[in-house]
Amino acid sequence: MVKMRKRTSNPRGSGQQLREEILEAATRLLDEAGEDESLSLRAVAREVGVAATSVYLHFADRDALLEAVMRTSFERLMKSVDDDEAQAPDPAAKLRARVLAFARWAQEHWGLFKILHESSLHTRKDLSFLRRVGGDTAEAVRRCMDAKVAPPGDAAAVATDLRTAVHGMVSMRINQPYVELPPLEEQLDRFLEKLVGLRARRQTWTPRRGAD
Amino acid sequence: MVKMRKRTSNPRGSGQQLREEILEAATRLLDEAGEDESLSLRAVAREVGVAATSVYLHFADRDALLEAVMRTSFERLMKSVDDDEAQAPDPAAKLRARVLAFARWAQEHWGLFKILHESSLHTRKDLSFLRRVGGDTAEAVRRCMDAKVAPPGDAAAVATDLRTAVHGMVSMRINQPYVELPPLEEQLDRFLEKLVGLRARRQTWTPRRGAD
DNA sequence: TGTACATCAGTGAACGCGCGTTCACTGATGTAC
DNA sequence: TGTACATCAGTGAACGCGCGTTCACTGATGTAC
Repeated sequence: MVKMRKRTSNPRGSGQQLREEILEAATRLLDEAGEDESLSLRAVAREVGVAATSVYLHFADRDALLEAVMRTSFERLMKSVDDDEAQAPDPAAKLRARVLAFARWAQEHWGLFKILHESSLHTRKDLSFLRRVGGDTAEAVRRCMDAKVAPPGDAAAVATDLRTAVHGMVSMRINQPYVELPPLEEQLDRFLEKLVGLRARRQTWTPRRGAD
Repeated sequence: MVKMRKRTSNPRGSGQQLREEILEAATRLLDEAGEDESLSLRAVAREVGVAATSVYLHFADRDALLEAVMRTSFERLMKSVDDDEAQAPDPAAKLRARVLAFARWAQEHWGLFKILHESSLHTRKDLSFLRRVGGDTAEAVRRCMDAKVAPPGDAAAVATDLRTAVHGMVSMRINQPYVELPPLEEQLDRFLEKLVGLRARRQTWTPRRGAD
């Protein structure tokens, strides 16, 4: 689908607008492709309706654009997770909200999830900003233990197991759709119960979503 | 690293030898790259030391070569898993051996694992042969339940949770090396204990490996 | 034993494609005098 | 108010590259007569 919109130059002083458009287009294309290698600068320019060379007005090269997409996408993911956690009333619900928000974001933005968490980019680029996930989860688990809604233990280790299982939960749903899996929340609650020790609740609290 | 080996034609009747060489070279390159898109027919031919066009003597096109690699790689993975299981003495050890063999194969052949289990190929090609994993794991869990070494329950559901966690375990080790994780066997035993209900054993039985 | 022919295993040149990147450029709008 | 110049936002042609695939071919070895 090649867009042929006629574009006129942005007014003076609004050069940054094109930067945003390029970033959004690149994000969209990457989310649809799910593979960083398939990002073509020319395709991005085509999508925006601009000459390929115009990308260089705002990004040093293809790699810089890729990195910008990853950084902003990760920030959005973290914001979504933090927001949902903030809405939850108690430590157990907060932990659940965190994980659920992560899983849902990943399912909605499967391509970006794959690029953030499954691409080979970490060999080429510094993706250490991704580490934030670990610490936040461990803290959420610790608070459950402090509040006695989870049995005491090594919060970091428990959080690692939970993260691992959740990563699997998301990755399998994205990458192996031919495998039959139980509903996401059902499986998540089982993991929270068995791996963290949260007691199962039939009447689980679920964060509000924008669309509902 | 371009190989410049001089090749002479295979003797009459041994045309299939080149097929094997191409398949092995493609497998090697894919295992090193971890992305199906990066497989270039010309690179394979270069690796083998043959003209690019010679690939067409044995494979209809790039896709056929890719599919052949996936099929044979999956067969090898299954064989490795089955062999380790066969060596294990009892149902609990068999289940553990299956999962461990899978995880080890994936770590050794991380590129092939990614292509088999994380590539977007399933949208383009029929990869239904991959489904075998699910049934086999469920059966191994069921045998544990029958032998009373695991609490009774829905073997298929338990197996699904285990697979999910194991997939995460492997995927995170491959894709997120910057995340600190416990030793593979330690985490696996925790999953077997908490998700399947196998009682933890300090003195766990471990299958012999060729290299040991 | 000789020879014409068929078959096998593989080659080399060429095609059109999309790509990242460089370069000199254009056309509109603001600013100094 | 007029005009020269600077700045901004963006363009179009061109480069060399590796790719998948097609095509007509070559050279060695076997086989029928």
